[in-house]
Amino acid sequence: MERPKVFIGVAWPYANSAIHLGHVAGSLLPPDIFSRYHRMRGHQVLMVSGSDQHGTPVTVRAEKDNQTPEQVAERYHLINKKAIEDLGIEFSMFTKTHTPNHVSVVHDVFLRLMEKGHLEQRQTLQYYCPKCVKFLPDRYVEGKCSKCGNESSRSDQCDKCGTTFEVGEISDPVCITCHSRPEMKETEHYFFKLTDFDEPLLHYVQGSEHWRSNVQLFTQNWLESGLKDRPITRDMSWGVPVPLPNTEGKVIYVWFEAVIGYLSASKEWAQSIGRPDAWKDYWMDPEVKSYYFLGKDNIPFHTIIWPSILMGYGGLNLPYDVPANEFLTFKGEKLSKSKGPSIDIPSILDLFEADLVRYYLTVNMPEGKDADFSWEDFETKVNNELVATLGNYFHRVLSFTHKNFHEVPSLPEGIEAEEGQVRDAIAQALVEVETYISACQFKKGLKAIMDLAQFGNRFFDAVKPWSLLKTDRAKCGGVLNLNLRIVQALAVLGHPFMPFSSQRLWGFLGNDGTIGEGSWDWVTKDLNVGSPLPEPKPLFKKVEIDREESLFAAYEALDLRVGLVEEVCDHPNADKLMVLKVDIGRPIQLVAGLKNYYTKEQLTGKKVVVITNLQPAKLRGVESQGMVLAAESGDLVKVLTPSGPAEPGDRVTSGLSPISKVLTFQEFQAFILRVGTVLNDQEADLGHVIKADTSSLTKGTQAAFFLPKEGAETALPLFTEKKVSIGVDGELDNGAKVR
RNA sequence: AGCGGGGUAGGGUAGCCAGGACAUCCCGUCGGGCUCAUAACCCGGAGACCGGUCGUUCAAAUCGACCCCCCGCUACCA
Repeated sequence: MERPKVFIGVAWPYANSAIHLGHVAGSLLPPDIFSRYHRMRGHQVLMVSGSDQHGTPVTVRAEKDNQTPEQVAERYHLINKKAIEDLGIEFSMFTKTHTPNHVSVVHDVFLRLMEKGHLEQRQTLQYYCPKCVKFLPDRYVEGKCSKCGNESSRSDQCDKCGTTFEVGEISDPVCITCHSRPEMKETEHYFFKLTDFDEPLLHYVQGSEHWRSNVQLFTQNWLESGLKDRPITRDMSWGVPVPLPNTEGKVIYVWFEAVIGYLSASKEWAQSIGRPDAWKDYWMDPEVKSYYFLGKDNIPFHTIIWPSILMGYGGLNLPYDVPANEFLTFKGEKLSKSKGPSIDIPSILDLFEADLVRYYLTVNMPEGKDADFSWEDFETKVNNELVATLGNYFHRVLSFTHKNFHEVPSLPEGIEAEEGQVRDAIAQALVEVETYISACQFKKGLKAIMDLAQFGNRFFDAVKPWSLLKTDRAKCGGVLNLNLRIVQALAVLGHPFMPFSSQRLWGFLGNDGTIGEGSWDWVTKDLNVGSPLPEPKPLFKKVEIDREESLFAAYEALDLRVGLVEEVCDHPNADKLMVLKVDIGRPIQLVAGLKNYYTKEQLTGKKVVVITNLQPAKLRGVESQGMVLAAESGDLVKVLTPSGPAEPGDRVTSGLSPISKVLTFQEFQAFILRVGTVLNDQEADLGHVIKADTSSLTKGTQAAFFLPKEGAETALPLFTEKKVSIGVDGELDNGAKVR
């Protein structure tokens, strides 16, 4: 009988940054556990992925790094490929999208869909900005809504009244980048007629009741809200060119092209093993089940778009299951630099063995809901569970046997009862691990292994080999033999999860060979009775996480300065925003949402506190190079202001030594700043009383404070390098948030 | 604000779709045991009105309605 085959597709990591723990826990580790298990069962597995190298984020990164998109894409491809290998994640093929093979496969798919009428060339009018020399996406054009008169309506839909517009329908269109009037220019794009697949998709999804409920639900919602034909080409240069004449300057949209990578990688794999048609075994044999592992953000691409493409192409297997994971979050760890190692894989693997990372990420896998990562949790789980329960069990069995027998002892008569117990425990673990891994429930699978280790510890205690050693050496050997069986079972069962240590353990048992294809039966393999045991070393060592424990160290990332507001005008395109020219030692432009709280006159000439190392952002078209700190309490919003003499450009260091770093708005939002009244030299009232060094502040006044975390009992007042504290422009409730 | 996900002992989690008897497991904590082992292991205790309210039911953490809070994406958040 032929060995069953499984196809495994893994979401393609994007080639604009190094992969981090989230990718591993979400989409890389689960398929590796799954595929190792299947291979051990003797099944044939084709597991592919690669770097997604095209698309705007890569070009953005390239501009930033002053490199070509190709260089950036290649650099991160290599970094990520290495990180994946170092983690022990075994692909049949890990390739990339910027290859001739991929381009030709995409072209083949494109042309076939064209031929079958699923692609349509449509002339579309699009806004084109002669000044910026480019076509403008809808969101880059604004104008006047002809229905409600809204002066700053988006060009595709008015936010005020909801009217939707076709290109050209809006009055007085403006390019939000340069404010010149865009032209309407004709351009040709190809549309994928998703609507052709409405019916078949519905059947497909309804027939997929084995999907995880989040995947089912999400997909169903998508379908119910109606499919729209989507353009699959865009005016851009970095990407897969359109395989038709007169299409210079157009490439195929990444969302359409990247998923085709599963097919092109499979073909590349077939080439690489010298059987160019081998991919067909996995794609055309309807008996083969295809699994796609990915994060929840990727669901529609794999349950709607990719199946549609495959249906349109015809003759290829659709995804059988899409066990999407939720996200691994890093709450409280956004400031990870100061509290622990960073979270990208290359730097983590410099510090910790891959199996420790694999263990923790499996135990903490975001299968049903988002899971939170923290170094503290990593430390306790690894030390108390992996090292203490599992590692220590291995070591007490192996070292005791090695010390007293030097070889695998035999099983004498008279301990049938114990043998039965052990056999049952192993059998139970085996069934559970098989069931759970097959169902992609990896946390539970690992739990079953830990349960067996716990049984082992209990069993070891119960049979007391250390006391048998003195009274009945043969029986002592016998119970050790039984314990070694448990250890051996754990080595095999644990292999999909922790392949490296599992293999070492195999050697400590006096076994030859490598655990891998077809070795699942070794769970209950006979021991090599009489074979010498090497001296065992502890399999896992405890970890210690370096924490620099300055409570406020995180705030070193903030570059705050005193700024003098020199000029204020209304934002041309928004009714809550104002544009400020501020002197912070140098002139900068800020956009602030203060219009409902301050008049231009009130702000002009005021000294404020500005975050200067925020990533600049365009707010409704006007660039903001920072942000004015303001406190809000209910309907009141007041800016922060120095309560003593301060010059524009003075740093607000609060006694810390700032590091230079550009912060995203999101990172900034993680900081907790509050307003409170100074009570005495060491206490202030921030809604609740906290301790702080307030000796240089005036009693009874309000000042701004950093909090290390929500509800903390210690806080740090903000003050400039000249020790001038930062207060509020007016009065607010204590505890008012600063933003 | 819209869409999606979630709120279970001090922390983290399972159970929820297919409603039932003392609500799972890990860490921490308290008490005990063991001494082979990486101060590891084993046993026992304490600790949860399963976010809130109302409803369906003989029976609800589990089903329904409304509300509150958290997180992600989207947005005139700066």
